Amino acid sequence: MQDNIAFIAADVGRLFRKRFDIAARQFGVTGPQWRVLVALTRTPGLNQVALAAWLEVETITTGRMIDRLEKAGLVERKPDPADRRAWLLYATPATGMLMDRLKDCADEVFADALDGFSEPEHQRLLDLLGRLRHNLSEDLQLEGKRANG
Amino acid sequence: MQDNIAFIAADVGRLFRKRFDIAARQFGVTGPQWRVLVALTRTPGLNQVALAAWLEVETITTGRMIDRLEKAGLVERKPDPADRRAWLLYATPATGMLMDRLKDCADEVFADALDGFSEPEHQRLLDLLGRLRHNLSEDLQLEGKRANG
DNA sequence: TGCATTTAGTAAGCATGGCATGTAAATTTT
DNA sequence: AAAATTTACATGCCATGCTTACTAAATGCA
Repeated sequence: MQDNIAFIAADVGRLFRKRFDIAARQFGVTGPQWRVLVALTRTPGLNQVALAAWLEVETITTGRMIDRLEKAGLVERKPDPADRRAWLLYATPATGMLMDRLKDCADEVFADALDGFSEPEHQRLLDLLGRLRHNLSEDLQLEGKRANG
Repeated sequence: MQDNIAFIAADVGRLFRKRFDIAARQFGVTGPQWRVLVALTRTPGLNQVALAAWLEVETITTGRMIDRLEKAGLVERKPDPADRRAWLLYATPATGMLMDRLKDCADEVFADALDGFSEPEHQRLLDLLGRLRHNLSEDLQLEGKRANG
Protein backbone atom coordinates (compact mmCIF):
# COMPACT_ATOMS: atom_id res chain seq x y z
CA MET A 1 0.00 0.00 0.00
CA GLN A 2 2.91 2.29 0.76
CA ASP A 3 4.68 1.75 -2.53
CA ASN A 4 2.01 1.59 -5.20
CA ILE A 5 1.30 4.16 -7.88
CA ALA A 6 -1.75 5.61 -6.18
CA PHE A 7 -0.02 6.10 -2.89
CA ILE A 8 3.12 7.67 -4.34
CA ALA A 9 1.17 9.91 -6.71
CA ALA A 10 -1.13 11.10 -3.94
CA ASP A 11 1.92 11.64 -1.79
CA VAL A 12 3.73 13.69 -4.41
CA GLY A 13 0.64 15.76 -4.97
CA ARG A 14 0.31 16.34 -1.26
CA LEU A 15 3.96 17.29 -0.92
CA PHE A 16 3.69 19.79 -3.77
CA ARG A 17 0.59 21.28 -2.18
CA LYS A 18 2.39 21.52 1.14
CA ARG A 19 5.40 23.25 -0.42
CA PHE A 20 3.26 25.76 -2.24
CA ASP A 21 1.22 26.34 0.87
CA ILE A 22 4.34 27.06 2.94
CA ALA A 23 5.55 29.47 0.27
CA ALA A 24 2.19 31.18 -0.08
CA ARG A 25 1.64 31.56 3.66
CA GLN A 26 4.80 33.66 3.93
CA PHE A 27 2.81 36.22 2.01
CA GLY A 28 -0.43 35.79 3.89
CA VAL A 29 -2.32 33.62 1.41
CA THR A 30 -2.99 29.88 1.23
CA GLY A 31 -1.93 27.59 -1.59
CA PRO A 32 -5.38 27.34 -3.14
CA GLN A 33 -5.84 31.10 -2.84
CA TRP A 34 -2.61 31.51 -4.76
CA ARG A 35 -4.08 29.38 -7.56
CA VAL A 36 -7.13 31.62 -7.63
CA LEU A 37 -4.98 34.72 -7.91
CA VAL A 38 -2.94 33.15 -10.71
CA ALA A 39 -6.13 32.40 -12.60
CA LEU A 40 -7.55 35.89 -12.13
CA THR A 41 -4.26 37.55 -13.03
CA ARG A 42 -4.06 35.60 -16.27
CA THR A 43 -7.73 35.89 -17.10
CA PRO A 44 -9.31 38.92 -15.46
CA GLY A 45 -13.09 39.11 -15.47
CA LEU A 46 -13.88 35.43 -15.00
CA ASN A 47 -17.09 34.69 -13.18
CA GLN A 48 -17.31 32.14 -10.38
CA VAL A 49 -18.49 29.30 -12.59
CA ALA A 50 -15.64 29.81 -15.06
CA LEU A 51 -13.16 30.08 -12.22
CA ALA A 52 -14.48 26.86 -10.69
CA ALA A 53 -14.07 25.11 -14.04
CA TRP A 54 -10.47 26.38 -14.30
CA LEU A 55 -9.67 25.13 -10.83
CA GLU A 56 -11.72 21.97 -11.25
CA VAL A 57 -13.66 22.46 -8.04
CA GLU A 58 -17.33 23.12 -7.31
CA THR A 59 -18.71 26.63 -7.65
CA ILE A 60 -19.52 26.83 -3.96
CA THR A 61 -15.85 26.30 -3.20
CA THR A 62 -14.76 29.22 -5.37
CA GLY A 63 -17.62 31.30 -4.01
CA ARG A 64 -16.35 31.02 -0.48
CA MET A 65 -12.73 31.46 -1.45
CA ILE A 66 -13.68 34.67 -3.23
CA ASP A 67 -15.53 35.77 -0.06
CA ARG A 68 -12.26 35.54 1.87
CA LEU A 69 -10.07 37.00 -0.84
CA GLU A 70 -12.49 39.89 -1.21
CA LYS A 71 -12.39 40.52 2.53
CA ALA A 72 -8.58 40.43 2.34
CA GLY A 73 -8.64 43.05 -0.40
CA LEU A 74 -7.02 40.81 -3.00
CA VAL A 75 -10.01 40.23 -5.25
CA GLU A 76 -12.83 42.49 -6.34
CA ARG A 77 -16.34 41.42 -7.38
CA LYS A 78 -17.93 43.62 -10.03
CA PRO A 79 -21.47 43.08 -11.23
CA ASP A 80 -21.72 41.70 -14.73
CA PRO A 81 -23.59 44.34 -16.73
CA ALA A 82 -24.86 41.64 -19.06
CA ASP A 83 -26.05 39.17 -16.40
CA ARG A 84 -27.46 40.27 -13.09
CA ARG A 85 -26.85 36.85 -11.54
CA ALA A 86 -23.13 36.87 -12.14
CA TRP A 87 -20.04 38.51 -10.65
CA LEU A 88 -16.97 39.41 -12.66
CA LEU A 89 -13.82 38.75 -10.68
CA TYR A 90 -10.65 40.84 -10.70
CA ALA A 91 -7.41 40.64 -8.78
CA THR A 92 -6.78 44.01 -7.14
CA PRO A 93 -3.56 45.98 -7.73
CA ALA A 94 -2.34 44.74 -4.34
CA THR A 95 -2.00 41.31 -5.94
CA GLY A 96 0.66 42.23 -8.48
CA MET A 97 3.78 42.26 -6.33
CA LEU A 98 2.58 39.18 -4.51
CA MET A 99 2.40 37.20 -7.71
CA ASP A 100 5.94 38.08 -8.75
CA ARG A 101 7.36 36.92 -5.47
CA LEU A 102 5.27 33.78 -5.41
CA LYS A 103 6.43 32.98 -8.91
CA ASP A 104 10.01 32.92 -7.65
CA CYS A 105 8.98 30.54 -4.87
CA ALA A 106 7.29 28.26 -7.37
CA ASP A 107 10.44 28.12 -9.49
CA GLU A 108 12.39 27.12 -6.41
CA VAL A 109 9.95 24.33 -5.62
CA PHE A 110 10.25 22.98 -9.16
CA ALA A 111 14.04 23.13 -9.05
CA ASP A 112 13.97 21.31 -5.72
CA ALA A 113 11.59 18.65 -6.94
CA LEU A 114 13.50 17.92 -10.12
CA ASP A 115 16.93 17.90 -8.52
CA GLY A 116 18.96 15.17 -10.20
CA PHE A 117 16.54 14.72 -13.09
CA SER A 118 17.93 14.95 -16.61
CA GLU A 119 15.78 16.74 -19.12
CA PRO A 120 14.83 13.47 -20.88
CA GLU A 121 13.81 12.04 -17.51
CA HIS A 122 11.71 15.11 -16.83
CA GLN A 123 9.98 14.70 -20.16
CA ARG A 124 9.48 10.98 -19.59
CA LEU A 125 7.86 11.68 -16.23
CA LEU A 126 5.56 14.27 -17.78
CA ASP A 127 4.58 11.77 -20.45
CA LEU A 128 3.89 8.88 -18.06
CA LEU A 129 1.99 11.07 -15.59
CA GLY A 130 -0.01 12.57 -18.41
CA ARG A 131 -1.09 9.12 -19.55
CA LEU A 132 -1.98 8.17 -16.00
CA ARG A 133 -4.09 11.29 -15.66
CA HIS A 134 -5.79 10.60 -18.96
CA ASN A 135 -6.69 7.08 -17.89
CA LEU A 136 -8.05 8.29 -14.59
CA SER A 137 -10.02 11.26 -15.82
CA GLU A 138 -12.05 9.41 -18.44
CA ASP A 139 -15.36 7.87 -17.44
CA LEU A 140 -15.02 8.59 -13.74
CA GLN A 141 -18.52 7.25 -13.14
CA LEU A 142 -18.22 4.10 -15.22
CA GLU A 143 -16.38 2.24 -12.45
CA GLY A 144 -14.81 -0.82 -13.98
CA LYS A 145 -16.68 -0.49 -17.24
CA ARG A 146 -13.51 -0.49 -19.33
CA ALA A 147 -15.25 -2.54 -21.99
CA ASN A 148 -12.98 -4.66 -24.12
CA GLY A 149 -13.72 -2.95 -27.41
CA MET B 1 0.69 26.25 -15.06
CA GLN B 2 -1.67 23.57 -16.36
CA ASP B 3 1.04 21.28 -17.72
CA ASN B 4 3.87 21.32 -15.22
CA ILE B 5 4.95 18.51 -12.94
CA ALA B 6 3.35 19.94 -9.83
CA PHE B 7 0.00 20.44 -11.47
CA ILE B 8 -0.13 17.01 -13.12
CA ALA B 9 1.09 15.22 -10.01
CA ALA B 10 -1.43 17.01 -7.82
CA ASP B 11 -4.07 16.19 -10.40
CA VAL B 12 -3.22 12.50 -10.51
CA GLY B 13 -3.22 12.39 -6.74
CA ARG B 14 -6.60 14.09 -6.64
CA LEU B 15 -8.02 11.72 -9.26
CA PHE B 16 -6.81 8.68 -7.34
CA ARG B 17 -8.32 10.04 -4.16
CA LYS B 18 -11.60 10.67 -5.96
CA ARG B 19 -11.68 7.14 -7.38
CA PHE B 20 -11.00 5.56 -4.03
CA ASP B 21 -13.53 7.80 -2.40
CA ILE B 22 -16.22 6.78 -4.88
CA ALA B 23 -15.37 3.13 -4.27
CA ALA B 24 -15.29 3.49 -0.51
CA ARG B 25 -18.54 5.43 -0.29
CA GLN B 26 -20.40 2.49 -1.83
CA PHE B 27 -19.64 0.76 1.44
CA GLY B 28 -20.38 3.69 3.70
CA VAL B 29 -16.87 4.90 4.40
CA THR B 30 -14.77 7.72 2.97
CA GLY B 31 -11.44 7.32 1.19
CA PRO B 32 -9.33 8.47 4.12
CA GLN B 33 -11.33 6.27 6.51
CA TRP B 34 -10.52 3.35 4.25
CA ARG B 35 -6.83 4.12 4.66
CA VAL B 36 -7.25 4.13 8.43
CA LEU B 37 -8.97 0.75 8.33
CA VAL B 38 -6.22 -0.67 6.11
CA ALA B 39 -3.61 0.50 8.58
CA LEU B 40 -5.45 -0.92 11.59
CA THR B 41 -6.15 -4.22 9.84
CA ARG B 42 -2.49 -4.65 9.01
CA THR B 43 -1.19 -3.41 12.32
CA PRO B 44 -3.77 -3.85 15.07
CA GLY B 45 -3.12 -2.05 18.34
CA LEU B 46 -1.55 1.12 16.96
CA ASN B 47 -2.09 4.21 19.06
CA GLN B 48 -3.16 7.51 17.53
CA VAL B 49 0.35 8.90 17.26
CA ALA B 50 1.63 5.83 15.44
CA LEU B 51 -1.39 5.86 13.18
CA ALA B 52 -0.84 9.52 12.35
CA ALA B 53 2.79 8.77 11.49
CA TRP B 54 1.68 5.94 9.20
CA LEU B 55 -0.82 8.18 7.44
CA GLU B 56 1.52 11.17 7.51
CA VAL B 57 -1.05 13.51 8.99
CA GLU B 58 -1.25 15.30 12.32
CA THR B 59 -2.39 13.39 15.38
CA ILE B 60 -5.44 15.59 15.76
CA THR B 61 -6.60 14.49 12.33
CA THR B 62 -6.44 10.79 13.21
CA GLY B 63 -8.00 11.50 16.57
CA ARG B 64 -11.09 12.96 14.98
CA MET B 65 -11.28 10.30 12.29
CA ILE B 66 -11.16 7.64 15.01
CA ASP B 67 -14.01 9.48 16.78
CA ARG B 68 -16.20 8.99 13.71
CA LEU B 69 -15.07 5.44 12.98
CA GLU B 70 -15.70 4.50 16.60
CA LYS B 71 -19.18 5.98 16.42
CA ALA B 72 -19.76 3.99 13.21
CA GLY B 73 -18.70 0.79 14.99
CA LEU B 74 -15.72 0.14 12.73
CA VAL B 75 -12.94 0.92 15.17
CA GLU B 76 -12.58 0.23 18.86
CA ARG B 77 -10.48 2.20 21.34
CA LYS B 78 -9.03 0.12 24.15
CA PRO B 79 -7.09 1.67 26.99
CA ASP B 80 -3.37 0.95 26.88
CA PRO B 81 -2.63 -0.97 30.10
CA ALA B 82 0.93 0.35 30.01
CA ASP B 83 0.12 4.02 29.40
CA ARG B 84 -2.98 5.66 30.75
CA ARG B 85 -2.71 8.52 28.25
CA ALA B 86 -2.91 6.30 25.20
CA TRP B 87 -5.57 4.37 23.29
CA LEU B 88 -4.89 1.16 21.41
CA LEU B 89 -6.86 1.05 18.18
CA TYR B 90 -8.49 -2.00 16.66
CA ALA B 91 -10.67 -2.52 13.61
CA THR B 92 -13.83 -4.30 14.70
CA PRO B 93 -14.94 -7.62 13.16
CA ALA B 94 -17.42 -5.64 11.07
CA THR B 95 -14.46 -4.30 9.12
CA GLY B 96 -13.28 -7.62 7.70
CA MET B 97 -15.72 -8.12 4.83
CA LEU B 98 -15.52 -4.45 3.99
CA MET B 99 -11.77 -4.65 3.46
CA ASP B 100 -12.01 -7.60 1.09
CA ARG B 101 -14.52 -5.86 -1.10
CA LEU B 102 -12.62 -2.59 -1.06
CA LYS B 103 -9.48 -4.44 -2.03
CA ASP B 104 -11.21 -5.57 -5.20
CA CYS B 105 -12.19 -1.99 -5.94
CA ALA B 106 -8.62 -0.85 -5.44
CA ASP B 107 -7.35 -3.45 -7.89
CA GLU B 108 -9.86 -2.19 -10.42
CA VAL B 109 -8.69 1.38 -9.97
CA PHE B 110 -5.08 0.33 -10.49
CA ALA B 111 -5.93 -1.64 -13.59
CA ASP B 112 -7.84 1.36 -14.91
CA ALA B 113 -5.04 3.77 -14.17
CA LEU B 114 -2.33 1.65 -15.75
CA ASP B 115 -4.31 0.76 -18.84
CA GLY B 116 -1.88 0.72 -21.75
CA PHE B 117 1.23 0.77 -19.58
CA SER B 118 3.82 -1.93 -20.16
CA GLU B 119 5.45 -3.38 -17.09
CA PRO B 120 8.75 -1.56 -17.76
CA GLU B 121 6.81 1.70 -18.10
CA HIS B 122 5.05 1.01 -14.82
CA GLN B 123 8.39 0.43 -13.12
CA ARG B 124 9.87 3.54 -14.72
CA LEU B 125 6.99 5.63 -13.44
CA LEU B 126 7.39 4.21 -9.94
CA ASP B 127 11.08 5.04 -10.06
CA LEU B 128 10.66 8.61 -11.29
CA LEU B 129 7.80 9.35 -8.89
CA GLY B 130 9.78 7.88 -6.05
CA ARG B 131 12.70 10.19 -6.78
CA LEU B 132 10.33 13.15 -6.99
CA ARG B 133 8.85 12.24 -3.63
CA HIS B 134 12.28 11.83 -2.13
CA ASN B 135 13.34 15.28 -3.33
CA LEU B 136 10.19 16.87 -1.98
CA SER B 137 10.09 15.18 1.39
CA GLU B 138 13.62 16.05 2.46
CA ASP B 139 14.24 19.31 4.32
CA LEU B 140 10.72 20.62 3.99
CA GLN B 141 11.61 23.66 6.05
CA LEU B 142 14.95 24.47 4.41
CA GLU B 143 13.26 26.17 1.46
CA GLY B 144 15.83 26.44 -1.30
CA LYS B 145 18.71 25.47 0.94
CA ARG B 146 19.74 22.58 -1.29
CA ALA B 147 23.41 23.06 -0.43
CA ASN B 148 25.83 21.86 -3.06
CA GLY B 149 27.61 19.29 -0.94
C1' DT C 1 -46.63 36.35 -23.84
C1' DG C 2 -46.20 32.47 -20.45
C1' DC C 3 -44.24 28.42 -18.64
C1' DA C 4 -40.30 25.17 -18.25
C1' DT C 5 -35.59 24.60 -18.05
C1' DT C 6 -31.04 26.00 -17.35
C1' DT C 7 -27.64 28.76 -15.15
C1' DA C 8 -25.13 31.74 -11.39
C1' DG C 9 -24.68 32.02 -6.99
C1' DT C 10 -25.69 31.04 -2.04
C1' DA C 11 -26.79 28.32 2.35
C1' DA C 12 -26.38 24.41 5.36
C1' DG C 13 -24.14 20.44 6.85
C1' DC C 14 -20.40 17.18 6.76
C1' DA C 15 -15.43 15.33 6.38
C1' DT C 16 -10.62 16.23 6.08
C1' DG C 17 -6.61 18.78 7.24
C1' DG C 18 -4.05 22.48 9.36
C1' DC C 19 -2.45 25.54 13.69
C1' DA C 20 -2.48 27.12 18.45
C1' DT C 21 -3.42 25.83 22.84
C1' DG C 22 -4.56 23.09 26.89
C1' DT C 23 -4.62 18.81 29.98
C1' DA C 24 -3.10 14.75 31.95
C1' DA C 25 0.16 11.28 32.26
C1' DA C 26 4.86 9.58 31.63
C1' DT C 27 9.71 10.44 31.65
C1' DT C 28 13.90 12.87 32.65
C1' DT C 29 16.58 15.85 35.37
C1' DT C 30 18.01 17.75 39.53
C1' DA D 1 11.05 13.13 45.89
C1' DA D 2 10.25 17.49 43.31
C1' DA D 3 10.50 20.06 39.22
C1' DA D 4 10.96 20.33 34.29
C1' DT D 5 10.19 18.34 30.00
C1' DT D 6 8.08 15.35 26.79
C1' DT D 7 4.26 12.74 25.10
C1' DA D 8 -0.73 11.37 23.96
C1' DC D 9 -4.71 13.22 23.23
C1' DA D 10 -8.43 16.80 23.10
C1' DT D 11 -10.73 21.47 22.07
C1' DG D 12 -11.40 25.47 19.36
C1' DC D 13 -10.88 27.93 15.24
C1' DC D 14 -10.01 28.12 10.43
C1' DA D 15 -9.64 26.78 5.17
C1' DT D 16 -10.80 23.61 1.64
C1' DG D 17 -13.89 20.58 -0.70
C1' DC D 18 -17.97 17.79 -1.21
C1' DT D 19 -23.38 17.03 -1.59
C1' DT D 20 -28.00 18.63 -1.33
C1' DA D 21 -31.18 22.13 -1.55
C1' DC D 22 -32.49 26.70 -2.45
C1' DT D 23 -33.16 31.68 -4.82
C1' DA D 24 -33.05 34.53 -8.62
C1' DA D 25 -32.14 35.54 -13.18
C1' DA D 26 -31.61 34.12 -18.00
C1' DT D 27 -32.94 31.33 -21.79
C1' DG D 28 -35.78 28.09 -24.62
C1' DC D 29 -39.98 26.68 -26.21
C1' DA D 30 -44.83 26.74 -27.10
